Amino acid sequence: MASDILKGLNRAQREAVTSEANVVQVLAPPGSGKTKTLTARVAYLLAHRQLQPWNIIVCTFTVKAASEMKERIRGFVGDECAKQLKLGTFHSIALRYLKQYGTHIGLQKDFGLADTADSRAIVKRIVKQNELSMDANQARSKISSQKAKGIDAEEFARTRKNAEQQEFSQIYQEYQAMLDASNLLDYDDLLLRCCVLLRTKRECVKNVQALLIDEFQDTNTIQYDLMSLFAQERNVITIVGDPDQSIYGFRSAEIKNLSRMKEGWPDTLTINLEENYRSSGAILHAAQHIIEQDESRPAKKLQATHTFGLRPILRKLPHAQAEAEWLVSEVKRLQALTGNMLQKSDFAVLLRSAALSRVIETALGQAGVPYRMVGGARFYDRVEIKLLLDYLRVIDTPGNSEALERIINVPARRVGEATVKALAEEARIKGSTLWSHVEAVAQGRRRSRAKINEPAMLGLRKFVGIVLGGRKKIEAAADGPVPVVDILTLVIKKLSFEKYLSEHYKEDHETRWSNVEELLAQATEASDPARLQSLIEESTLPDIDDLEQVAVSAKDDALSFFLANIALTASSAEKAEKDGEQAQQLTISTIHAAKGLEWPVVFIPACYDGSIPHSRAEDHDEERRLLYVGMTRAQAVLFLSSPQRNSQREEAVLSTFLAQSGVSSFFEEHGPSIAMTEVTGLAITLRRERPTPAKLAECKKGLDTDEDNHWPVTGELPLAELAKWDYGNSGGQATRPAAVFSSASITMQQLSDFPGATAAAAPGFTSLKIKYEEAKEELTLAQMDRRAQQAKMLETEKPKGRKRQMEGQGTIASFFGKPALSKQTSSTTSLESTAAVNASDMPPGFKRSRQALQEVDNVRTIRPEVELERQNLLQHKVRTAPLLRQKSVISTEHSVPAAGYMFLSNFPPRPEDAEISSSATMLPFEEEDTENYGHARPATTLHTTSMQRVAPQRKTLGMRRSLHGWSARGGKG
DNA sequence: GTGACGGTCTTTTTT
DNA sequence: AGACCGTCAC
Repeated sequence: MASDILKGLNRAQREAVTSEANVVQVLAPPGSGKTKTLTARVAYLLAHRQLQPWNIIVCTFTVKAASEMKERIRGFVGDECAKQLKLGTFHSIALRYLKQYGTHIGLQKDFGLADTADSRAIVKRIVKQNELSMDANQARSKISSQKAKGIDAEEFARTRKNAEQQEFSQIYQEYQAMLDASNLLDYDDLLLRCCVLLRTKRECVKNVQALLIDEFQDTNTIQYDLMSLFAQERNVITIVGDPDQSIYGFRSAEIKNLSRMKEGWPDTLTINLEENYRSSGAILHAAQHIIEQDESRPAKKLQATHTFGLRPILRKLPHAQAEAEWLVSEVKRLQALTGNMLQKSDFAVLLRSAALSRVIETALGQAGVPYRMVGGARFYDRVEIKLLLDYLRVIDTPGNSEALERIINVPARRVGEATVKALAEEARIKGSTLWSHVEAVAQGRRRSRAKINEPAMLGLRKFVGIVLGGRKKIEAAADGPVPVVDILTLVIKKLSFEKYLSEHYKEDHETRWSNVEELLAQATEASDPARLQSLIEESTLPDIDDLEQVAVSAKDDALSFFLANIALTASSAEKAEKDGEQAQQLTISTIHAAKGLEWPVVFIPACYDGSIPHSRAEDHDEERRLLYVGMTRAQAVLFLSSPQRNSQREEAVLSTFLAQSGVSSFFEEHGPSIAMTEVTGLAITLRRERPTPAKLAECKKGLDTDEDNHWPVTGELPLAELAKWDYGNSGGQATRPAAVFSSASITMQQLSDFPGATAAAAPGFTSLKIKYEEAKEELTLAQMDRRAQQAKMLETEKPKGRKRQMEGQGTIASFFGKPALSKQTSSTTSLESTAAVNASDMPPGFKRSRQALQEVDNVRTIRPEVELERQNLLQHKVRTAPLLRQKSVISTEHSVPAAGYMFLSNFPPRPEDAEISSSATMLPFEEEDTENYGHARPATTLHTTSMQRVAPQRKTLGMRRSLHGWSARGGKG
């Protein structure tokens, strides 16, 4: 058993899992096996400390993380045991305690949850009613952040006294009063009240033997308090986290909690995981470079275990639509050129904000690429679903006036704004809830002082009838569980919902109706007595002696259970995944929602100032971390891109994080050329079967172009579109540029090579041709200017090589955005071309690595991945050289020149290749780690530090063995 | 006065 | 996709 738990763990991970310390902090950078470690620790505690699963609490931040964790633990300890763990998001665990023990702090047992829409509506109304100047949304988020600090309305009122705060204090208090009156808790209340509960009744957690927390860097103050309280009996705590991935500052996350924890528990053991098992070296390097721009950040080690791989791409495109189209074309190109080794589900588009998805969704839709959207517009937020859920919520919690107001006139039943306002006001004066007032008025038991006209009254009665019909179903359920489906079906029927949808949403009513059907399916599932029972058992907390506990019953709580689950749960996408529909879909997600996940290919579009860092963001360091998190989701290929104009057609400037000097040396300007070498490399990194040449050739057929060469790398428009965009509006009367274009004349052959040229030859050719040539002239002149300047600069500092070669191919090639290196060149590159690099132009480290390179080349048989790396290095050497000058790559123990690292450090020789290590640049292996790797592990830890450190005195060139590279190779020989 | 509807502008991130 | 505003019909 123990061996099972520890299998496949490296030394640091193993230490974290088996540590006898009570309080353990595991600092785990991206891809370092964080979840693996945490789940193994749970299994280890169960097996070796004989803890009972129901006495262990595991907290995650997202539902997705919770279900993944559960799945993994199940693998260790089996289904039965995993089920008994108290595992879930902070909010869902807090909810369990409040449901069962909430009466001890004066909560009603049937409280409902106020979602974001509810609380926003409440605050808005308070602001309006009192004619306050404060922005409602601001007030809401301020309430949230106060609650996250554990400050409730009363406490705030006691301590703050200036005018502005007074006003906010009033809002806060009224808001809380409103929630109380409606018998609702908001998200923050779940945590806040749970803290109150555990402070007053600490017996509730008397049984807790161990607490584990995922993504600890995202805890806020109240969650920290909750942690202390959960663990108060035994103080056995394991947390995993990474300060570099703290991206929830807006939700009041406190990175300081890490150090605060060390103060609170001085015996805290800290373990650093330092090896990245996810991303290629090139991606990791680039990501590291970005995160290290944050100077306040303590330097940290992070080692690649993969080969260097393909350099990430930083692509300029003219505008947001072009960016989306380019993205789609790169997806298609990569798929085709890898012989479908990459599937749609291997691609993810990660966005700073969900709203950016629109353009991309359109482009994907037009190209017929199926996709799913995670985060952003969630299933339960769709209007049609929200509407139905609001009906259920009102039936469940009649005090929920916000939900009631949203649905009272939807579908329209002539109960207008004015009527509702009058009714709400009357209810407020009477001190009753909106629902009881409306009910009384509709039933004629009470007369509204405002005149309600006949149609409005009829509508009101109809509405009340529906809600009462639902409630009747609950009462009629006698002993059995409440049939949630029946209630939902009733509502749908009474509303003639299908008809309503088809009338109201002519375009897409079918999709909407299928969403409704999906909801029905979920309700059916939730109504299944056996399933319900097991769910309830799972969420029930263990009995504590002498402590009164409200039993959760299938009868009373089926509906609230269903709704609470939905409020605290995931989107439909997750659902689909759970159902095993691992569909061939590309993923679109916000970066936030992508945390903890990984994909072979990742796109991060819209990398411009205002998007990332976001214009509203106060903390740019957090925005930088966000980019870092996004980048480190990628395993093999990473595309960053930025349009020159944003979706509002305003000028967009490249993100400051990417515009810093030195950054560009980590990126290519366009998508990679993909030949056999690259396919092999990808196959190794992803540990997949390499497609056969026949398959490759076949897949390639459907492709228009096998290079990323439609859009110029400069971010300018392709010529054909230039005519459209720049001249389209002026009625074709373009003025001829003053300068005369003379250098390279374009042959007809070249013209017809150019996409769009055939279209130009159609009717209307003459005028189009003129425009085309004018455009071409202008563009070329501009480009020649720029390139001349660049060339001048390059001449002085850059050795001749790949980049220069490309530019040397002449204006036309670069003009059309042709790739820097044709496949032919790349696959035949040899050391001869290295000779073209002027050695005196190179920094010393680079020279040495070249020497090492030659030595490797002399080895009789070269392993395929070494050959691959060699070619990579040759391709990238020119880019690497300036990098060396700008930034030293320093190791704590040993120093390694970057180029050498990129190449050699990833592929240390096997013992049988001993002749290589006779080179002066090689370092003997340490033996200690042989057991983990099956072979020697290098002594070097590569570690980039900030720029003030000067080029190192190189002691030794450390070697690094690629775990994944080897094992992948082992499989195929 | 009401209610319905269509066009325009603005969009952070999440439990 | 939602909020907001102006316009039109009853």
